[in-house]
Amino acid sequence: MLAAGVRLVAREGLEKLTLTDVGKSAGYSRGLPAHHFGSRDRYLKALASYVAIEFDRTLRGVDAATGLVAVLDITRAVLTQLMADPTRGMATQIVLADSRRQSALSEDLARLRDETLALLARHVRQGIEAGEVRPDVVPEHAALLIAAGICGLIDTWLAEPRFDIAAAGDQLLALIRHGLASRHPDPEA
Amino acid sequence: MLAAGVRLVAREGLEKLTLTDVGKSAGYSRGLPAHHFGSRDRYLKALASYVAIEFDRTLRGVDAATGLVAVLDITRAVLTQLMADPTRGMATQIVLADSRRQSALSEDLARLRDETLALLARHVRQGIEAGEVRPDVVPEHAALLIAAGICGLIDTWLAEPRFDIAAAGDQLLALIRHGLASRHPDPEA
Amino acid sequence: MLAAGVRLVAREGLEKLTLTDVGKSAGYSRGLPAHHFGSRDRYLKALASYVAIEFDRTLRGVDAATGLVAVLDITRAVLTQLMADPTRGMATQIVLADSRRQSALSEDLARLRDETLALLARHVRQGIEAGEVRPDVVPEHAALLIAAGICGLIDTWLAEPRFDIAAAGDQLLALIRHGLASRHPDPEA
Amino acid sequence: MLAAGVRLVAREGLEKLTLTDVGKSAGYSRGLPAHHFGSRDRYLKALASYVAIEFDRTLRGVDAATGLVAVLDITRAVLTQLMADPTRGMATQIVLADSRRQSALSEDLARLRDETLALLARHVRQGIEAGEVRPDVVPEHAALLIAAGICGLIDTWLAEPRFDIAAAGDQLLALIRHGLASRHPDPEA
DNA sequence: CATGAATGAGTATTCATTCAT
DNA sequence: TATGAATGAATACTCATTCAT
Repeated sequence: MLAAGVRLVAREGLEKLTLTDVGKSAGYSRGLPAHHFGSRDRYLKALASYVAIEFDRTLRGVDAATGLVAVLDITRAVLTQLMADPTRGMATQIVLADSRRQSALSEDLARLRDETLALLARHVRQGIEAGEVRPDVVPEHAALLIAAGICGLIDTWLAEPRFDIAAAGDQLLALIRHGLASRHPDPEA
Repeated sequence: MLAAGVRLVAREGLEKLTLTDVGKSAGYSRGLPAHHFGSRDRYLKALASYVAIEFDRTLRGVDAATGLVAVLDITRAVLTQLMADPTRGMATQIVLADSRRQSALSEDLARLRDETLALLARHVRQGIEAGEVRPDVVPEHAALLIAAGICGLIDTWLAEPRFDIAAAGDQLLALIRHGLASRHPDPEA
Repeated sequence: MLAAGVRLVAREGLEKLTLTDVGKSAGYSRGLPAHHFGSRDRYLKALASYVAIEFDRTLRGVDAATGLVAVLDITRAVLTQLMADPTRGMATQIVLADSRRQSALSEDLARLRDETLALLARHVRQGIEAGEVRPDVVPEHAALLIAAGICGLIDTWLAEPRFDIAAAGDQLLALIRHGLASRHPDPEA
Repeated sequence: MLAAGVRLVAREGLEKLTLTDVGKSAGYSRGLPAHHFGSRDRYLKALASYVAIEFDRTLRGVDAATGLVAVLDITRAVLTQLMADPTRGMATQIVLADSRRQSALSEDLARLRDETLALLARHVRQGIEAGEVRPDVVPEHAALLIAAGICGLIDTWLAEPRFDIAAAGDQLLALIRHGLASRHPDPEA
């Protein structure tokens, strides 16, 4: 029922998520989500945990590198994951975008988002220290803009499945690389 | 009552917008919006027109330049406008972000968004032709990512008014400039 | 505005009559009926008076005869009037049918209906005394059934304007004549 | 809740029927009818089916005879049923009277009414062919007037429960018999 | 006189929630 | 565990009514 919830949130938004729909969409009866989780709020908490775990899985295994390479790896991992497992991609989108305004999905997700941004910012800072990244870049702002780019791509893809997210993802990676890199050492070229 | 609607949509999202809130927030009675506009749907149509006009005002007067300079000018104009007139900034955010999934705000806004992206893409293409912009940039994707960056900044600022959107805007401009520019001729340096 | 009210009540029923519709249908603004009559209730009172007067005009000029002849004359007059002046016919229908359950159109109409039934019953009674009408006829019941027949014809005609109410009216007259007459003296044959 | 609906429609008319009243009147909560039937419209559909079935039961078991005897039997059955089971009597009234203008109660009832009138007309026609009924009677009009008479009695009885509907029913039967019968063979004398 | 803006009451509808099976 | 019946709160909508122009 949690995967069904992710699907419905990604498609219709959090506000339109009804327990009835969750039950039906998961192949059960109207009232099961309420019965099983006790209340809508507790269902949303469970959904948030589920989403957080899915999102976390996406970030695991990327952590090897540091600096600009890590930033690009993380971005690539998120986008690759999205194409391989749409549900997990939707989870990413929920963490990065929906968690901003809607506290309904609990503060856990907001915290997760903040941690992710902090992770990206840390790598950017390391890139600056290593001389890969322009020294006038503000790591926190760069992280925010990277996340925003990812969200924009996912949003577009969710609204229009024929959107070529692979090509657009390459553009995002190039934009980050050229946008952040200091002139002389190009980290991936 | 339309300005009140923009405020509420920007703060709580479109789904949570109730006619009751609109009436109260505009200083009127609970039922006036329904009475005046006939139905929620027609109110949303009116709101879309209002938002579209506000957004359009923001873009007017920027059109002088072309190429990468125009892209940067538009971005700067949107962000400047946001700080000067928050309501118009919220309108921008509604056009660029909310219009994606929620058809409730009519297709007018979706079209306006598409037109805006097309305008940005056109300027990027001119930048490529002028040699200012890397030739491997895909104009449509670049436009999308620029819009996503703007949305991300506005979203963050709406959620956290103390966010230094001026500084972050400068970072966005720098990211666009370095990210798109071909190596040798730097258009604004 | 009263004639418009009669039209609307005849077409849609009393419950669906809104002051807005009355105003528009009479070629004025939404709020004029309320402004002019003060309240819906007072408008309905006025409408009832208007209807009563229209109905009364229909019965005037028939009163010459007595007995079965008078019963047939009244019935004929009502039906003839209906075809000549639909609005007045609708008024008749309102008096004879709508006034039963809906006290909203005031007790005036109920009284008018009762008086009309009493008039018919009186003529039936005179017919009995004159030997024209079967002695086992109950005058009040006969009056009721005659009114019911008239209502049925008007109702059908309002729902289906192509209905041949003239022919059906002749059938009603024949049914009354044969149904009430004592065997030997046939009053109109 | 359907029986409650019949009761309320018979008492107050279809327009005044609110789902709130239905719920309360059936001993349930305000919102149950809407919840159970989905919408007012679907409730009315269900009510129409229920009414149609009840009405149909009334007509079943009368069909043995033909001609004038059948016409009188049907009329008597309807009136007897009314006294024995008021709810079913109300259903009859809804079919014969309310179905005329208000399409809300679906076309099913209008069709049922038409079929009933056609049944009566058929028996009248057989009566003409058998020589029991005056040859100048128009069967369809006769059927309409009989139905109108029945409606008139029920309406009066609903508005005034002390009304002696048994005696009035006898008068209706006598009126039909004398009104339709050809002179010489009196079918029930 | 006539119009339109504004209010508030009543109704249908949706949906979370509780409860019995 | 799972289902469906039932309740009650929140919201959109209709409409009579009041008031200012």
